[in-house]
Amino acid sequence: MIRMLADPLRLRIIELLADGPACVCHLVEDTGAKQPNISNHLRALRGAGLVVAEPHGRFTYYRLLPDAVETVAGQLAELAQRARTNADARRECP
Amino acid sequence: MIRMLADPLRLRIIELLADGPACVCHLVEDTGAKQPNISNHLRALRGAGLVVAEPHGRFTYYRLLPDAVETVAGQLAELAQRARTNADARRECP
DNA sequence: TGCTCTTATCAGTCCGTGCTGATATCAGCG
DNA sequence: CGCTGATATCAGCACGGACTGATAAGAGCA
Repeated sequence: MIRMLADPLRLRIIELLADGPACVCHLVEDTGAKQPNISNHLRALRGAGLVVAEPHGRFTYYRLLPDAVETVAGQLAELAQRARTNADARRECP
Repeated sequence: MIRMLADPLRLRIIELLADGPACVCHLVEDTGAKQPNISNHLRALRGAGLVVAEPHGRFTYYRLLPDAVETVAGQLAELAQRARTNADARRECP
């Protein structure tokens, strides 16, 4: 799930979709990447539940799902919180 | 930066460090990975500013930096927020 | 100082995965 | 229908990066 955000192009797609739903042709134009490449990444993101496809006639609009992103953000925030509370709990070596 | 959290072993290390600073031998034992592998990942995490090394005699304790993790969490949360506010701003295709 | 233990570094291999080119599918429109 | 344009799928290639084995560096202890 977090792995999906690791690839630069995929992160770029997500940032673009954060400005509102967009169709594949927009993403292709804005990123400069080839269309099959974008399509592949969108399939991966769809499979991870980060985006949904909304077909409108010939075009397919993709929408970023805020809940999924927020879930990841929450998990990381919780990790940070745990690290803060356990800052002094050093496990001693034998 | 986010890329550092993509690798499963590195994420595991970070989770372990969230329970408090630990030395390399602990991480080796808990993850079951070989020591050079752990050391390499720790160097990467150190380079990304996610952890710091605290040498204590022969041992080296590693500490997770909560601020770094929280920064990433904040960026993701902001992305989710933007997606929410721009949910209806669909860019029409020509 | 010599020995042991912990950690760091390096060279090499191997595998996952992102990119590309070709092609298929599908919707609208003449 | 046949054509055009948008998107999806697939096979092959290539490259980055994770893992391993050997080895070095450094600190404590006899």
